[in-house]
Amino acid sequence: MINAAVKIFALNGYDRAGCDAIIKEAGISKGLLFHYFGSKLNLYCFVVEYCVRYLMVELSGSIDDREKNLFDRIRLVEQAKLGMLRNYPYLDIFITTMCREESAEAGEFARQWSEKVRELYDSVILAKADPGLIKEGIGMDNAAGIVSLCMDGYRLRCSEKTPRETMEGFLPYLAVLKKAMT
Amino acid sequence: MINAAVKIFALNGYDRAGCDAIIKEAGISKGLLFHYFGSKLNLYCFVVEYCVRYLMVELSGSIDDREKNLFDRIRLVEQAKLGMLRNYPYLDIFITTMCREESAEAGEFARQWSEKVRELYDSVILAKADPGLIKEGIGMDNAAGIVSLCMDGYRLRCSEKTPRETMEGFLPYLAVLKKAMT
Amino acid sequence: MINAAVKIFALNGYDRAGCDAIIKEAGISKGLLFHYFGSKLNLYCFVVEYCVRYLMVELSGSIDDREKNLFDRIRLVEQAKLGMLRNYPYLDIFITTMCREESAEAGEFARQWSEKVRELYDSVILAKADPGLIKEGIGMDNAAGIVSLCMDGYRLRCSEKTPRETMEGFLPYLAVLKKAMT
Amino acid sequence: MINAAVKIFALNGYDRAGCDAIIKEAGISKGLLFHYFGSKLNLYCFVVEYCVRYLMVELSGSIDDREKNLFDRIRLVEQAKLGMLRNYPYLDIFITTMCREESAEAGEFARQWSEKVRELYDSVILAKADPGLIKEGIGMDNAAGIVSLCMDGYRLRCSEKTPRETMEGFLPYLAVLKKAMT
DNA sequence: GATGAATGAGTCTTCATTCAT
DNA sequence: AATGAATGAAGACTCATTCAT
Repeated sequence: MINAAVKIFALNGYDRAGCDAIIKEAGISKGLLFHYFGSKLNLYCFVVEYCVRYLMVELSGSIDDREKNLFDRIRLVEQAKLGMLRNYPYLDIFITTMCREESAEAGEFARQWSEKVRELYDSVILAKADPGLIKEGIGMDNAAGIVSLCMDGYRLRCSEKTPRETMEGFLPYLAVLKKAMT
Repeated sequence: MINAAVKIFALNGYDRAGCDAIIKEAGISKGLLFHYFGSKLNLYCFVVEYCVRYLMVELSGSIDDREKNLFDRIRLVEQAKLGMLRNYPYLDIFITTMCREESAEAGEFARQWSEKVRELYDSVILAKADPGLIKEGIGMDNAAGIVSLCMDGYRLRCSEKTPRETMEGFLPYLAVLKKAMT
Repeated sequence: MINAAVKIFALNGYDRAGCDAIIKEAGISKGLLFHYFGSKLNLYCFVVEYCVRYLMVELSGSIDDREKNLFDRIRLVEQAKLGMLRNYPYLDIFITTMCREESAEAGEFARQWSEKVRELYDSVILAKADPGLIKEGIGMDNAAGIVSLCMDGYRLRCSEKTPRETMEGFLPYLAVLKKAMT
Repeated sequence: MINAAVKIFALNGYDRAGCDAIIKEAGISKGLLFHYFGSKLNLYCFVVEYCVRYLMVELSGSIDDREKNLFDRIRLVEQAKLGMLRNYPYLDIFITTMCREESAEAGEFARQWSEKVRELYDSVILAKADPGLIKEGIGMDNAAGIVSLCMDGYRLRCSEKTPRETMEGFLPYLAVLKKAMT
């Protein structure tokens, strides 16, 4: 049921995702969905929270603290996320879609949790990276910010690719950024 | 009428934009909209073409060819786009929204014209920039690609800001990228 | 303008015939149509009257009174109607369509003039036919009624044929009826 | 719900029949109609199939095979159809209307099933009638064809009469045809 | 006379949500 | 807990008709 919602929301966004599609994917009845969640928005909020918390659990502690270079830490995080695909094939796509959510109804809620995702990345990536490795005059915040912007921008162009393809397509850019800023 | 459509489509995307909102914004009747454009999709396609062509006319020739630095050319283009805001306050937002359009109905058309927008930027920015100014081992294509990704990513976070604010917020990042890659 | 209306009404019936189709066929503007006729219904009524009167003029006096056999007089009338096709290719179809008109708006008017068409046929066919040629126990009214029913029924199945084809397809039935009743 | 659709379609034909009229007649909500049938066309197709199959069941086996005279078999069939009126008052009218259906959307489907209705009549009436009872030089096909045409033509003039009135009004013509051809 | 821009009530259709069973 | 029939507001679109020019 949750997996079905994750998949449908991930592929369509809140507005375009139909409750009918979700129950069909889950193989349950319409009544049951609303029995548990009350409304489409409630379901969405639950799924958002569920996925973000799962991402937190997965990423926290799974990145080797000995890697101090910002760009390499980013790479490790991306690789760690690939590991989640086995259990939740649409979780990463869902989170990406959620961070772009512009629906009038669900947008505000999505934005709050997108912020938590960002904070998560900050704590996992930036907090353990060594600013001294970044070139003078740039600053780690700027460096990290630029990588983050690039990744968001890159994902926009990859809505039809798999997470793995997306990640592998981005690595060259990451390498260039590393070269330019380290 | 066109301005109204540009605004509503810019703020909502194709699917979420209601014909009712457009006619209310334009102060016309429902019948008139369909008298001229036949369908919502037709209207959208017309507006897409109209806006992209306008952008082409405005940008072509307005950028000083003597500026050879990639990053400064990008800044000039962004500043030139601010000039369009007086006549068409939502044109730039519309084009950004269009380039992300994922609607089943209008997505394909939007993608074709997004490609033209990209080609326009290439011809205005890259073609006149001097690759020799870019640091060794990076390459102008990579540099331009990264700036483009950053801008796309940055705009995602600025859906509620004005174009001017968005542009001014991005300038620091552009300066950092310039420092890192020039 | 009238020809255009005759054609469009003939091929579609009142409800399905669009004013747009008529003005397009006539090559005139929408305003002009309503300037002259005030409403679609008015136009239809005018055309009905015009066509029925034309049919009256064409048929009255054109049928050789010396032919006394009911079935042969019917044949002569059908052949005479083919003559109108040169000037008004859709007049006969229009009259057929009109006699079946079931529109809520125009049906009542159409029925009144359909009655006149029926009276016209009676006066042209029955009044000059010799009842003595009809077999005993049948009666000319019944014979004529049956032929008329057959023709109406036959036309129903010929909505896609030309008037000439329709007429020629019906002749065998007419011959059988003649043999059975004469 | 089906009865309501049969009635509205029967009295108006596909194009003129409004979904609103059907739901009002059935006393249900608009949503329910589309929950079950998806579209107006789907509903129409379902009703067509339903009615034609019902007619098949009712007529097959209900006509006494010992009656060999073509015209009397036709009479028996018409009387058998009157029996359906108690359960489905508009079924016969619906089938008649369907056989004349000219709508662009539904016409093709209606035509296919009209053909089945025709085949049904052939199998129930013609197949069991004795050609030897028809006068020489006429042939049973012609005789049956003429009766069929007459009935179609007669129904055209009876759009406002009840099926019973229509049937009773036609019996005199049937008697005349029998006298002329037997 | 002639135009065509403008209207708005009406049509089919979708979809989140409710509720009796 | 589970179902799916039922709802109605909202969406895109049509079309006869009007009116300023």
